[in-house]
Amino acid sequence: MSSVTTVDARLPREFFARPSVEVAPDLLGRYLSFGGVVLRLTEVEAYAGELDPGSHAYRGVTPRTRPMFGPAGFTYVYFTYGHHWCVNLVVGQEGSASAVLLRAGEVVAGTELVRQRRGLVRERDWARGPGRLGQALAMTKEHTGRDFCRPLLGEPIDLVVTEGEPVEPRQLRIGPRVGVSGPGGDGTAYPWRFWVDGDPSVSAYRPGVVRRRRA
DNA sequence: ATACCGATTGGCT
DNA sequence: GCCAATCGGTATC
Repeated sequence: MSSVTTVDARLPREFFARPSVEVAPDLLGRYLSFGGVVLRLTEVEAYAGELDPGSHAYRGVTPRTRPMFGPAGFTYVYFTYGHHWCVNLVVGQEGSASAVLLRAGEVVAGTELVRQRRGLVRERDWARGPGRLGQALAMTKEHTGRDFCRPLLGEPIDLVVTEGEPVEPRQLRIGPRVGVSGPGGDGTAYPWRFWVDGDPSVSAYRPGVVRRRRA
């Protein structure tokens, strides 16, 4: 269990303007705050743009994926399986279409809100998995393309990422991405899932389906 | 206009 | 471990 530090500075846009495989592990242990809920990030995955067969950006820009092609510091929230909203942080240089999928976190504040949203499930399952994390934060399509690095001026800012307590190298674990299909879909070609070793909020691994690219 | 499919989850065997 | 749910996005005709 972690405690929220007294002064926890926001991470600047330059932090996110690096390749996704570099930013992703550096996000573990950081705090994501949104709408009164604070998560300590424990599991993330890197997606590397148009050359990454597992990425939504693989087939180029579409109305849905447009935020991925923009500059770092904006959200990319997508709907999947008719049920779930999954949250990404767009990173890298503008046009690189790279992003980090937030797969799991520990709820460190806003527990009443999350309890309402997640019902009777065990506390460790509140944000254990990308769909559950989206539900814990109550983020949907209206929250895609949101700037989480803009200056603190005027309108209230309710989405920020702060320094938190980055994990020690020995706590960092690396492995294949979960549920990624397409060429190289077994994940072995892209070991871009990063998590905090032994953290109970980390989701269970499920292999992706190897599938040939459609013509 | 229509068909296919998913960066998942929860329930059941 | 297996599988249905459920619907917007995308590709295809």
